[in-house]
Amino acid sequence: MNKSDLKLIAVLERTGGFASAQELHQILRREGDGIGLTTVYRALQSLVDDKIVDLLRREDGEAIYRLCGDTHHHHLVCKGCGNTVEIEGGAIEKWAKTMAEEFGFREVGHTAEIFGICSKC
Amino acid sequence: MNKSDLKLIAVLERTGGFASAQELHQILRREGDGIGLTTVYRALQSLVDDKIVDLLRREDGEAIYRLCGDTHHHHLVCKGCGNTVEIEGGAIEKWAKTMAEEFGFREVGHTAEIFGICSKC
DNA sequence: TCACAAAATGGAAATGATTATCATTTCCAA
DNA sequence: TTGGAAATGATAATCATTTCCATTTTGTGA
Repeated sequence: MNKSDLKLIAVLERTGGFASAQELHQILRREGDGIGLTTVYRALQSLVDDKIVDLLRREDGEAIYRLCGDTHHHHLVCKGCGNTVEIEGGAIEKWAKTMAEEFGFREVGHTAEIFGICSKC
Repeated sequence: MNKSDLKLIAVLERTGGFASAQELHQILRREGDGIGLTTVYRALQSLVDDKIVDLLRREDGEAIYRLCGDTHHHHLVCKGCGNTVEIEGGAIEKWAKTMAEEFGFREVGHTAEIFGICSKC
């Protein structure tokens, strides 16, 4: 956890939602921070490894990042406005575990996201 | 629906699972078809528009395509050898539907994949 | 069969995100 | 203060995807 990591966390806290590496870099630059794009990518990578931020993908494949809470959760993402709701995923955990056992897999992780159009859009 | 579209559908039928545009192009080339990469991308795009194939994303953001078949299923992927098992996802369908309803989302789709190490690796 | 316009094609260049390289700077403990 | 490890950032490289544009194929009416 170094200075850059903390800067990124601060911006993510401030902005609240998801942001791409490029956007985060621009925000910091705009605020007068001379941080380099490389460092932004590196910091985000290490934050993802440490499970401090979530990484998911926009529809065009661009990576977007967001602070994650302490609990493991999934996302319900609006394709219209990008608004996101964190949801409970107990059923998924159980499903992933069951399936993995059935086929003899170990060190299992999973991804699960729901996409749709929210009531406002 | 033109000749290229049909070629792509044929390959996707044959291979069964997911494949990226680059992979599909290579497969066709290997089989002696001189199809261009541009045409592969174009055909896939139009098949997605016509809802004949699904587009989703690998973990690194690369687009992968599959025929939207009769049954919707999920994958258990080995991080070691890439071997993939198609699995039943009834629990997930229910979960996605329930969550979407709860938060007033419509036109809902979802992704769910399990990653792990298979017994051989 | 022929001519011709529209559609399809594919190579090459452009684009845009992400990663690798590497020289320089900052940090920190001894 | 100093030596070395970690952090930094500019630049170049990589890789999927798109755009451009010239050429080829196809379908259709004469």
